[in-house]
Amino acid sequence: MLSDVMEDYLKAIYQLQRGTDERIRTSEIAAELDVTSPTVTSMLDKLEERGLVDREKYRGVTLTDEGETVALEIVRHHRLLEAYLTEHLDYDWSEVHAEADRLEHHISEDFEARVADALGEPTVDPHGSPIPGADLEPPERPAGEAISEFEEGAVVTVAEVADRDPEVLSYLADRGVEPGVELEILEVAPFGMVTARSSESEEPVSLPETVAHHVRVVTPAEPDPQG
Amino acid sequence: MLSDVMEDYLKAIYQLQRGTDERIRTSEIAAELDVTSPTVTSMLDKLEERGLVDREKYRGVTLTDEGETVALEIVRHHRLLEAYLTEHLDYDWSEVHAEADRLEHHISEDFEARVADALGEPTVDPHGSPIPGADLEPPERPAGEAISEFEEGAVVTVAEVADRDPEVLSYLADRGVEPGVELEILEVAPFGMVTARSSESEEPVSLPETVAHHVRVVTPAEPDPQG
DNA sequence: TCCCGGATTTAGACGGGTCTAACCCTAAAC
DNA sequence: GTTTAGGGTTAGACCCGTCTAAATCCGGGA
Repeated sequence: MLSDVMEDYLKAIYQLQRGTDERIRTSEIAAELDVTSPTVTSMLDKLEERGLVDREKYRGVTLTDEGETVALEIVRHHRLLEAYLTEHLDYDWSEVHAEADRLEHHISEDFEARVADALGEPTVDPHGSPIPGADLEPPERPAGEAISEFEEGAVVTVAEVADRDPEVLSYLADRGVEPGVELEILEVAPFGMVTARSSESEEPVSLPETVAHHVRVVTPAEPDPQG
Repeated sequence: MLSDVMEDYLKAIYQLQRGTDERIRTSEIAAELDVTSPTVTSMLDKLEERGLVDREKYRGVTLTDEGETVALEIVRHHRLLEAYLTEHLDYDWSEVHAEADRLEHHISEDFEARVADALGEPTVDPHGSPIPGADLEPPERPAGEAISEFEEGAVVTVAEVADRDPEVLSYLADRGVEPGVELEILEVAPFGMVTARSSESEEPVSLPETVAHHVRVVTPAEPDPQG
């Protein structure tokens, strides 16, 4: 039986690995989970012993297939909960992350199934992130690319807003930056800040690099992968 | 901040205290939580230090007002969750206890409020047990009395079925023993077993003493305290 | 009143998860 | 090829919640 904490580490590694093939370094995990490096090292020892991570000392870790399956289970719980909370308990998308984090380790298989059923087996959560299926196969690479990859004048559709900070999310929602919305890119500053106007809002919105990095968009030509 | 485990102890003491003014003894708590007596002793030390229990060494504990408030918060969570799961996620009343136990420590105040709201601020859970209010004032004494207090021939209405064992609950539900149902008591055996017939079922049902103890009923004259 | 059995507490250990301090490895700069 | 800055690991400590074994207390029976 895995502890909640172990599950958190696996989930963190999974999230950090998202979209890359790089090994994840101790310090990245430490920053993600807000613990010290030695703490991470000792946890990685345990995860390695259980065959959940592949490790090269001093060089970071990757998840084994088994470790990835565990991570996907937790991510599935998390995103189903986010979807349920917005859909049935009137939560705002900016608020669901913290609540889902609290609950994701403590729901039964049965609960998971009932929630998925009540929602009609959704494939994306309120932020546009893919919900792993009940089979726990790794989902496709995330849709689209970061908005910072585009140039001034481009017209794109928001596919995913992967930020977790409620303040950032409220700010974005207020200005019409949500999955499914069309954006016109007005300016890309040299230091990475993107300014755009949403079809839902008069007021343009500026996304500092750290935020822009979490906003993934598709071009009209590109078929909506969740469609 | 209290740990989940501390909350479990406070809840256990609260449940054991239910309806009595007796001090709760170490061994009772140990049995309730399935741990050893020394474990309980050391936890009681901590709870006493924090002012959550009144203790007399070798003589057991009672909750302080503060301890009782914490316990009521957990009980409120538990029973709201039970009600929500049956009402909105299609759980059977025999299944909800375990799931609520898993979740009761991990929901936010906000979640609690939203669930209560979605249910219309219910005052009893699916077992007929009172749900403490948001003010966390101690609820009234439980409704009615144990069915074992009655004699052959009495006609009574089930107010509460406080058992937690899913098998017992399924058995009872199959034979029509649920809150709100009328029962005619057919026989009370000397060793405490009660046999009764439900208005919902042809087949009589026999309740061994341990089960009968958890079935509380009111007489038709007695006004339904939940009405 | 004394003793005894059963319950309670004390003593001491352990695994989990965390920390700080100290040591060590890696890779980049020279 | 050396040096060195900075991240990674080891060492050792702590608290939590748990256990077993041993000591202690309480209350009822003689």
